[in-house]
Amino acid sequence: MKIYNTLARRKEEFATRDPGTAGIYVCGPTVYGLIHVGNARPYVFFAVLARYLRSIGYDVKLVENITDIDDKIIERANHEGMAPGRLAAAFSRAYVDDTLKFGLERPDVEPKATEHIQEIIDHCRRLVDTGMAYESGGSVYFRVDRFAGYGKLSGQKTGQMKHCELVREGEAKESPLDFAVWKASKPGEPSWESPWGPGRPGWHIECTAMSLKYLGQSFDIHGGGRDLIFPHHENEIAQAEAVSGGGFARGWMHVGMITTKEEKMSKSVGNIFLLREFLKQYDPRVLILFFMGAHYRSPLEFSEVNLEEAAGRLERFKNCFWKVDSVIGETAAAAAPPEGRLLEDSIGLTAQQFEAEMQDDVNTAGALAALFGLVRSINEYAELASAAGSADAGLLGRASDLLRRLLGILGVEITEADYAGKAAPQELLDLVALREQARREKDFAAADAARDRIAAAGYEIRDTPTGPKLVKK
RNA sequence: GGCGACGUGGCCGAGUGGCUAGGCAGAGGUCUGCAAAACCUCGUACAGCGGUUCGAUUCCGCUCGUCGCCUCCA
Repeated sequence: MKIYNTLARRKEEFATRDPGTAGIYVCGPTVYGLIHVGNARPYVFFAVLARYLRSIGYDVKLVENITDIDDKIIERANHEGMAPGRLAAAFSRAYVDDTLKFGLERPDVEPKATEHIQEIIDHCRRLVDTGMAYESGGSVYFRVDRFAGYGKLSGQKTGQMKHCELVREGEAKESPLDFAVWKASKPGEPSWESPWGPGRPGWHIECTAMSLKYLGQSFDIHGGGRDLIFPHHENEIAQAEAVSGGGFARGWMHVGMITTKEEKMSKSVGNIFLLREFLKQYDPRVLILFFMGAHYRSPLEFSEVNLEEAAGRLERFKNCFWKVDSVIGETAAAAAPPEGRLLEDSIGLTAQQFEAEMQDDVNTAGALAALFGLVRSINEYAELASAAGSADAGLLGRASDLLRRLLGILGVEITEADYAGKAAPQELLDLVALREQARREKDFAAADAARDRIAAAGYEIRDTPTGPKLVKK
């Protein structure tokens, strides 16, 4: 399998540290607010990657942190007049709620920064002990110029950075580029005792400490949004490798930005769409299919038409499953089913193409195309079966099972509840009967009125050779 | 100023040194009382200018344009 490694700036053959197992660390949220749809893209993507790797036999450990202590949390808490700890706890819960409602499973480990203060302090101490960091005014700063590899991820050269505003009030740093790994806390701020006095974790050191704790040195993939490359991930590399002498994450994967009006969706721009707001208006799978339609590294425009298109994809899949059930239900086993060679071939080709696309830097857009190929083949066969009055249920079952399984890897689950009208309330079934009666009497106005009432109740009528069927919309 | 990415048919969006992406929308047809769903047919697009090549959308250079990052953004 090939995966694009930001560090190497090219696709590389994916080889894990320990054969058969993959350790993945994804930068999770800093819980100072509700997450928006842009934040959700990496979580969705890495869940897909984890599922795919599992499907080909890897034992995957996916770690996604929750950063529950940070300047912005304190800032927001002060603004709201509540304790930072309470605010962080509330937004942590909101994050978990939102992502669960969205259909994301929990990662294997979901560590919180405040529960790893000891590991963080130990890490800072090692940095100080080796001279890679120094204490100043109760804070601990990383000496950027002592770390030769600084800039290797982002390609930034320290001499050419804009660093006019890098020194904040109250900071006493040896160099403007140095960054805090431990911050002295002001009175009233959350703090933990440390060798340098009361303070709290600094520059995303929790990611460094926790990834090493749960995945060990030289773990396989560290990921997150593109915007984290610099300085976040660059600094993580510095913090980690300054202690170990090398070997932090082997591969770095970065997910492209979600944009609106071609501008990055971000809180500071103010063009965000909260995940929970999205879920009030759309099926979660619409967002997943929207994400899956583009390569994970590409920017993706969040717009009404693009979402409608994603919704159309979901419909096409649902209709296909409906068709399979419907055709199996309506045909008799007695007659000879149509030749199934093409569908048989399509099953093999789809599985093959899906694999090839996923193996090529997780090309979900290509994988989706493969699935639509299978949809077409299934529909074609269903047409023939319907005309012949007989279907090879085993063949259709195998085809739809494959479709279901591969969609599942992408994070889209479609069940009978999505389309089946069998469980429709009796009054709707009565309306269907009423419409049939009206149609027989050529009273089409009455028939259409019945159909409209059924539509208003969230069902659609589809007339088939064996009579009308209700489909849940 | 520095680093990086990108410009594909009406729209979205893969991909490739010569061979079908796919979806949505649209046109025509089949089916239907009309629809819906589905099927069939239909679009020769790769920002511009040079170069390499038998041949470039694909490789190289330049130009134009867009976007991200450059200290606390996913």
